Amino acid sequence: MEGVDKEKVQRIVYEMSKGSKYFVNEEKKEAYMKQKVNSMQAQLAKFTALDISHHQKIADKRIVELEATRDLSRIWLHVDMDAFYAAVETLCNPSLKGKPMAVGGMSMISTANYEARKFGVRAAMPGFIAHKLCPELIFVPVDFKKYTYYSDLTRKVFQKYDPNFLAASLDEAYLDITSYCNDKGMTAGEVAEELRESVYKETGLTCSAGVAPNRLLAKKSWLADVGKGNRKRGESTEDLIESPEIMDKAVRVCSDINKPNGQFVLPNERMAVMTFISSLPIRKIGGIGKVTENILNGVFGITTCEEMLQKSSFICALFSRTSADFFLSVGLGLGRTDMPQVTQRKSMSNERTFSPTEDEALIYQKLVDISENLSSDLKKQGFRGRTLTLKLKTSCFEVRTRAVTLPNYICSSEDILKHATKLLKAELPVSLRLMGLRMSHFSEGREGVAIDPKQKTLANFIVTENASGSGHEDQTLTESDINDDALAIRRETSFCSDKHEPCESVDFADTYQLPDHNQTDITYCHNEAENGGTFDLQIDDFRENVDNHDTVRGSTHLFPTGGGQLVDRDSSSGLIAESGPDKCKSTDDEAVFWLNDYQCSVCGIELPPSFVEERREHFDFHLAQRLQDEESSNINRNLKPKQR
DNA sequence: GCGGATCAC
DNA sequence: TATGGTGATCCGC
Repeated sequence: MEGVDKEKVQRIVYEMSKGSKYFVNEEKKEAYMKQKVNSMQAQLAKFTALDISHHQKIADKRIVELEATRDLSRIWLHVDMDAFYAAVETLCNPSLKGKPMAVGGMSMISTANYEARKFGVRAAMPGFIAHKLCPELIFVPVDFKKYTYYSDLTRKVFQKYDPNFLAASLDEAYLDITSYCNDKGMTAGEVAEELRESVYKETGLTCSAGVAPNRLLAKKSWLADVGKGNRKRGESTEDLIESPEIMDKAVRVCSDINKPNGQFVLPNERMAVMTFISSLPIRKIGGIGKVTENILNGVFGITTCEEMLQKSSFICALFSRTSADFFLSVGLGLGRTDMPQVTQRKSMSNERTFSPTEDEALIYQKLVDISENLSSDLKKQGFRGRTLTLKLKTSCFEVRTRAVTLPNYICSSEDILKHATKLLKAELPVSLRLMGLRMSHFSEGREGVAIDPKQKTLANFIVTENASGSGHEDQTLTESDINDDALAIRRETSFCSDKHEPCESVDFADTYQLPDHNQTDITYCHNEAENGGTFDLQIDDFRENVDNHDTVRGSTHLFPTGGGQLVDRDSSSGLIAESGPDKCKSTDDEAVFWLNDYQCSVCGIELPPSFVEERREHFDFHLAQRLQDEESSNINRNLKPKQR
């Protein structure tokens, strides 16, 4: 931000932190990171010119394949409310207007208004440091009820532009405005203007919007700042200042940048995308955090997305296939353009920080509280799980987790406490500052969720004569039917096509889609060991960006399509159309389901008869998918936009 | 399946 | 005095 004395801020933060246990731990983490960089540098130094040219060929091929998946047909809009919590608080208490204010407390603040940011106050900064930076800073406690209320108001607006919009958090959303633009004959920029105006009218809050051909770019398209240094943890993305350099380039190809309360439109043209991405710092990309940035910069000297392509041979040489694909796609400005599947929650947790203690009675009491809290949350949502994870943070900020997977599903506080106590006892004596419990590995059904007897289950679906589901038309849906969790179907199954053992996890919900009757989508995982050891980075949301796998079967060559899906060229579309999802209507049909006893008639995936479990799961998957499709089409027919 | 690490908000 | 809570994912083992 303009007017921030960065050096002074840095000095104060350092003075306040120096010597603290937190700071010592941070230094430890940094040392670990440097070690990682050194180790990779050493690995890189071993490569011969021949190795590099080999990997360059692989990289070039991969870039061509990724480029072929580029889809410029959709218009995505990303909305982000400006300093949301702080703005809501000011709306509710206008006397705060114009004064530096932060939402949070002395130990941690959630967000700060723009007046406070001028002093260097940031989200995720401890309050006492913020107070030092800005003695007149007003602290307002967090109040999620308020933020949820205003968030709902904004979402009502978003709904008008894309009924299926994607809420990323209370203050962020993705909208596919392709249809809206076409129907209204408006440009994306005009739609963004109208939407922001409408949000302001409904809430009194301002927001910023980015428009681009994919979600990755839509989110980043108003974050363009070049050469402004790295974003620190907690520094809001809203703080970023646009540099004249990118402004010039971007404005030439796009429209204006203005933040806060601004918008930025990246046209659906490859040139515009490439120009935009060319000088975009890698840290701005979702999924590239502090560590990844340090590695890419420290090992390869990469600072901008464009350099990902320039260093593609090194990237392919040192990283796993998954990581390399992600980095290359970032360099190409590729991102997801489809609407992701609704996902079921996978875990639920409760954790609390307290003043450090080694008093075992006290620690045990905290565990009792946390068990009760977690149990209560689980019961509210009707979840039962069988993996319980205890999280501890020692007084020195070292984090440990200890997990147990039980033979049965539990949710009562007594059961949770019983197992959590066992996990904790093994760690005593210990001095702690945080404890938490996480439940995962949920059972399929949910307790406490009313089951509509008319709603089809897998079992009654199988015995239903007409699999297309006539008689669903009159079905009225209850609240529980439209619950996201109830609708979600997500399976994690591993296949390895050349070995009879699981390798990489393939998430069907994201990588797998039912064919649209004229193409077959196939995903395989590929166990590649290019040059002995590869380094793997953990790329969150990787599938947001790339959705591509290779086959290892010589007979079935796969070609990427524009939608990021893979198409089996050899598949007969007629065959698929003939033996589509309708095949999955009874267990008898499971035999017919496998063409030549090894190929799935719906999607074409190949699974030999020996893969009994996998085949069963695969069959179930299509069945479930089919059910889900039916349910959602019913919902779309019967629900008002609000319910949806 | 477990534990450590990374990331986003 | 004092550096969060929740959820997800990935990797090596």
